[in-house]
This record gives sequence, structure tokens and C-alpha cells, in this order.
Amino acid sequence: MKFQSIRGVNDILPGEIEAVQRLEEAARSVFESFGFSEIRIPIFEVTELFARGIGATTDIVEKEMYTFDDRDGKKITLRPEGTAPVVRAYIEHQLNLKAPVTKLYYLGPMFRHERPQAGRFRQFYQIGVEALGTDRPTMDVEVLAMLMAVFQNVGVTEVRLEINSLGDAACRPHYRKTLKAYFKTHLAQFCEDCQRRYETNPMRILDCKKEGCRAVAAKAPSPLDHLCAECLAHFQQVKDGLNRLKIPFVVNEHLVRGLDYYTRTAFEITTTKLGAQNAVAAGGRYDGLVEELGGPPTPGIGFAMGVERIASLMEGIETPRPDVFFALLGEEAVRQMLPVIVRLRGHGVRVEMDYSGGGLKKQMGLADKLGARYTLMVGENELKSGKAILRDMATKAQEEILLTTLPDPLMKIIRS
RNA sequence: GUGAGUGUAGCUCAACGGUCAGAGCACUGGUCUGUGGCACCAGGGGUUGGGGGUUCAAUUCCCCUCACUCACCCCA
Repeated sequence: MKFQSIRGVNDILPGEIEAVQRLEEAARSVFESFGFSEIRIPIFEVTELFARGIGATTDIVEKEMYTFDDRDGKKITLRPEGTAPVVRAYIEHQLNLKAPVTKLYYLGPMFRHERPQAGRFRQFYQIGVEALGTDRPTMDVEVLAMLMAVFQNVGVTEVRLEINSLGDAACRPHYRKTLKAYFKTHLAQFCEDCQRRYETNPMRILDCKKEGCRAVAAKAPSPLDHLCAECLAHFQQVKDGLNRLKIPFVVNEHLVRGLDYYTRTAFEITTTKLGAQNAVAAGGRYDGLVEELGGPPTPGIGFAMGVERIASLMEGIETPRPDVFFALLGEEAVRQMLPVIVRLRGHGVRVEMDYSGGGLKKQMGLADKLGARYTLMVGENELKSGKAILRDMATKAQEEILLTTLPDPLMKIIRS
């Protein structure tokens, strides 16, 4: 085989795409019922946008971005996530002036240069939302309710919602300092990665899976004990709201997000059914991001869902089957039936036919293989008698239909 | 980026270093000339991922490379 797709970049074939389509439809309909509108953002942006937005020392920016020189020498990057571009668009088009709160969703491919493995690809699809302009805990609750509604809608129910609060500009620096002071006394017990994390992102140590690190992390000061009064109240109201809506969740005080911009509420939805890459959706509040990217101080919250991961959990997705298969014998039958076929399709009926010119047996075989519900047979005999034969493929029952009346009775049967 | 495992037909997999690399499923045709699923028969399809080496002889052993898989890391 001469050409193949680039490593970690996959084709999604018929048979696989149906779950993706269903998920996208579900997300669209749920989001729009919550008053969110779609925004189509570019697939690449100026590199600096991501460096500033995501954080210069994060793994994504340090080693996972697809960055190129444009023809004029400008650095451009294939988007590794959607929040920074959406915020850029929000600022660029001054959406803050058009409404007090802006609720947006997006979907499409993201790109990260990681080593592929189960549930991890270099081009992968995300569906995300961003609600900009309010820091009220009600919005946190709504966003989470909306996220859970999508899972409900597509029948993915064995998921776990974990939430945490990371504090804000007022209290997080203090907590960070306390945490580092504690970790300093245990530095020797950390794994190699955590030795490094101590410098780059000490909060991540809370999240380490290694035995030794976990033991230290277990006794580490909790971020929740160091929240300022405002953050504590906010978190409490988020939890109250979730309880009122009967949305099950667990507080995980070791939950840390990898992107720098998160403040206060952070959350993650995981499943036990996917192997190591078990996060199917994640997000949080980012009250400083808009300002960081050059806009007016504006709070925001959002999440992203991993499309492939969720689609792989969806069950019972059927590939579409033809409503009716036209088994046509002879050129005259084809000539006469083609307008009927086109009219049916114009009404949204799925019509298939044979293109090989084979005999009836062969055409029936094809109809069966395609899973057609009905087969309409028209050959010389039918043209002569003026009656087509309609066969119900499941029951084998056959009935005659007058050719001259054709599209209508057929449509009625199919729709019933 | 690190580590381990795996690459043979469209798919799932066989083949002690030794004849012409096989099977099931799928596909095509036939038994059955106007009625699908079943059965039987026949057929097409392979640079054994690629390159190099060892050997009289390599799908098999060794090296390199590419890809895939899983895990670490990270994350959706």
C-alpha cells in the first residue's frame, strides 16, 4: 500500500461515523435548548494565542502543538483546543457588547502531537461550550446539567462526574505556597515526574498515580481548605445546585486540570470502560482568561467532550437501511421507474437500486444485504400488467401496486 | 518523548528454518434463465509492512526502518 494516513490521524468510516453523527445531533439539540449558539472557529490560529491562553509551560504548548511557519513567516498552530479561539473571537467581535452573557458551542477537530494509544489521537474531535459574562454559580450548574443531559441523551450512563474548586486569583497563590512548603519536606519520596512537577505545576502532584506520591498527596493540604470566602461560597452553591437537580457527583479535591486558565470550578467526567484514557469530558471556570487574552475582565466557564471516546461507549447505533429497494429488470423498467425513485428520494425516502444489471435473484440478494425493508419489483410482466410487486422483506408478504399511482401508495406504506 | 508487544488475502488467524504460503468469513460465478437469508461446487485475490544480513534454503533467525496496539507521560 503506497499511501496511508498520517500517524494518529484516522479515517472515520461508514459504520463508525453513525455514533459520531448521533452524538453531534444530541449535543446540538441539548445545547440549543439551553440557549447556546454554534460558533464556527478556524482550525488554525496564531501560535501566540495558544501559548498565552493555555499557558506557556503546559505540555500542550511545550511539546504537543502542530506549529508551522506561514508563507510570510508568521507562526501558526493547528488548534489543540477550542477555548482560546472562542475567547479570541469573543473579544475580536466584541460579543460582550451584544448581550450580557454569551453562550456558544463549537465542534470539530483538534490537533495534538502525542503518541497515539487507546482513545488518544493526533487529530481528534471535540464538542465544547463556553459561557462568557457571568461568574454566578447558577451558570456552573447549568453547564454541568447540560453536559450530563447530552450523556443521558445518547444513552451513555455509566459515567462519573467529579468536581473540585481550584480557587481564584485571591486564594490560589496562597494555597500554592502552602502546598509547595508541604511538598518540600517530602521531595525525596517523589517519582521523577513529580520532582519535575514540583517546579512546573505542583498541584499536579495531587493527581499522580504512583504509590509513593499518592501517600504524600493523601496528607497534603486540600485546596478546599484554603479557599477564600467567595470561592468557598461559590463552590457550595454549585454543589447545592447540582443536588437540587439531582445530578450525582463526587468531590475530588485532587482533581487538577492541565490547562493554566482554570479557576474555581473544575470538573471531569470519567468512565471505567475505556482503559487509561478514561476522561470523556472535562472543563471548568476560567475567570481570568478573557482579560489575559486582551479583552475586558470577563468570567467564563466551559467544557469539552471527547467525541471518539464517547462515541465508542454508545451502543445500539444502527447503520441506516434503505426503506425500499427497486429491483428492475430491463431497460424499460429502469426508464419508467427512475422518475418515481427520484420523487421518493425527494420526500426523504431512502431508495436503493441495482447498478449491475443482474437478474432478479441477484438483485434480491443485494436488497437483502443492504437490509431493505421492502423491495419493489418491476419487469416486463409488470409493465405489461401495469402492476408492480411490493415485497415485505421480513414477512415475505407481497402485494400489487398500480404503476400509474406509484409514488403515493408506496410512500404511505413506508411511512406507516 | 520513554517502554513493551504485534505486523501473513478485504476481515479474523494458521504454517517444526525445507515442495507451489493455507483455512474460515467476505467477495464473484454456478447448482437455481423472474423472488433474498440456507446448502453444495467452483473461482479471483498475497512483493508474508519495507530494506538489509545470516543460511544450500527465511513467513520463520538477526539488525534497521515504518506502521499498528497497549502502557507511561499527558489529556478529550
